[in-house]
Formats: sequence, C-alpha cells, structure tokens
Amino acid sequence: MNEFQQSVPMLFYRALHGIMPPFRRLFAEHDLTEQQWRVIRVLWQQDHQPLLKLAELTLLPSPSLVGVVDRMERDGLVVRQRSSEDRRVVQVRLTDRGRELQEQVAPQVEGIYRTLETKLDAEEWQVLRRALSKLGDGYGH
Amino acid sequence: MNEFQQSVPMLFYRALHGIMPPFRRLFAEHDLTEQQWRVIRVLWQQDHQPLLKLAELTLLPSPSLVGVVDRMERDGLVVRQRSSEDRRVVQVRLTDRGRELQEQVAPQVEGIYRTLETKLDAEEWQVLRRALSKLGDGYGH
DNA sequence: ATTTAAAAGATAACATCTAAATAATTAATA
DNA sequence: TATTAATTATTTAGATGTTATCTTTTAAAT
Repeated sequence: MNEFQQSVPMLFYRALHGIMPPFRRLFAEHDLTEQQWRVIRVLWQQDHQPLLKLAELTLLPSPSLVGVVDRMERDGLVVRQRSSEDRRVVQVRLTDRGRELQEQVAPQVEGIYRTLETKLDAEEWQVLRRALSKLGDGYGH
Repeated sequence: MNEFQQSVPMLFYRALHGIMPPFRRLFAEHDLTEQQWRVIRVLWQQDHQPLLKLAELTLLPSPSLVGVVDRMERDGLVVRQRSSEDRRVVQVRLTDRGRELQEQVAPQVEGIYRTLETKLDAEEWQVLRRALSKLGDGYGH
C-alpha cells in the first residue's frame, strides 16, 4: 500500500522528526539554533578552528556556516580571526559568552539524550549506531 | 575525544549525507527536487489529495508544501482544484506530464535503492528499520 | 440565528540547504 | 620568475525548513 512510507529515506526523516524537536525547543529557549549549538559544541572541545574545519566537524556546508558564524558573531558568541600564517584562513573562536552558554545548555542536552535512550534497548542502539556509521562512511573525511 | 561526532543526531545527519546525494543527482537530471519527487511519488499511489493530507504523507511541513506545489504547478506537474464540498480544501492531482515523469524516474530510484541495500546485510537492515520506526513513532500520521 | 471555536490554506520572517560561481591567497610548475 | 593550479572563505540564486500569524470557510454552542 504505502511502501514509500517505508522507504529508507522516509524512515530516516520520520525518525529525525521524532528525535530533534526536544533539542530544538531547548536551544530556542536560549536563542540558539540547532546549527549554532553545533558550532558551540565543537568549539568547546577544540577552540580556534578554521572555518572549513569547523564545517567538517559540524556537518554544516561551508556556505551555510558563513551565515551561521555571521549571526553568532553579531550575537557575541564567537569571533573571527584571520590567520597570520595563511591569510586565507579564518579562525573562529568562542567568546566568554559563548562558553557560558555552553555550560548552561550542555547538561540539559544530556538530559534529552537520556530520555532518548529509553526509546530503544541497548542492543538496538548498538546495531543502530553501527548501521548509521556504515551508511555515513565515506562522507566528510 | 569527539563524543559529539558519535551523538545520535550527528550519526543520523552523517548517514543522511551518505544516503541522499545519489537520489538528488537523479532528481536533478529531471529538473526535480527531492521534495517534488515525494509529491509525485505520493500522488502516483493516491491521486487527488488535500494539501494537508499531502503534507502528512510526504513529511513536508505545509508552509513548505505550498511553495513546492506552486512551483510544480508552474512547471505543469500538478494542478490545484478546490473541493466543492468543503471549499477550504484544495485537492492536488498529478498531470499527465507528472505521471510520465514518475514512470521515467521510478525505475532509476529503484536502482539506487538496490545499490543502497548492499551497504548493510539483511539483519542490519531489519534492525535498522525497526529502530527507525520506533524513533519516528508518534510523529505525523 | 449569532457568536465562537476549529480546520485548511496561505503568507511572512528568518535561517538553512544545495549547487555553482567568485575573490583572495598560496603552492606548484614550467 | 611568470603562469597555472589548488585552497579558503565568501557570495549568489533558488528552494526548503521552522514558527507564528492571517484569511477563509465550516462546524459547534449558546
């Protein structure tokens, strides 16, 4: 009847629709978008990333990331800094404000993860993670 | 090290990046977008859908679908038709041109699915499908 | 019958995605 | 060294996602 609904892409999209809203609601409470959070989350671990590296780590296409960083810079969450060694490179780093935000939001993100984890049992998660990894293989380094 | 890269949402996004490009390349060859294909694919099975029902079946938010249908109507792939029973309702149906396109593209889509299937073994697919279904439960439909 | 609530589409504002092209800089090669 | 190729960031154009709001029409409730 509706094999299309059971196609792999549609199953993926539906699963994402089931997973992401709680995260987005949390981010919105802090005036963040999902993409802005990814930038903060990555810079929190490894600050001072070139834009292209940041694009790779966040899975954001660089044309999108340019705009994301624009707005984050406007809101005082990050700053751009041109590299002196290679002047093509623009380093992005977190401001104190960005770091504070990270500290506030991160624990709540963990809470949502824990709720999410209850939706499948441990073995299902394991197979799912492995399958997702395989399917994503070959993309972005 | 980079547990963020291994988080469920990021695993999902990376998997999608691994899955969708071949489909999008195919659609582009026929001047279609991924979303336009979803509309054709759904109407092919059940023509004459109200816009809101179509949004549900395609997983496209209705504000997006309005624009998608606009452009498909502009390109002669579908037509809008206001219902006479309930004049709030707009029925969308496929034109002959839309149906032809469906017949051309569908077999090639199947080909991509078959290539995709080789990336995991049968049991992995089974568990993956089940897991995705569970995670998507409660959304839409 | 009048008011009120609900439903279906559409619109608006903003952010992001996709694909292609461009500007600036650096590296590589004849 | 002059030219060409590659790299980094950005821009552009078109389409879509997300939320909130608005309009029209219908159904429900006084």
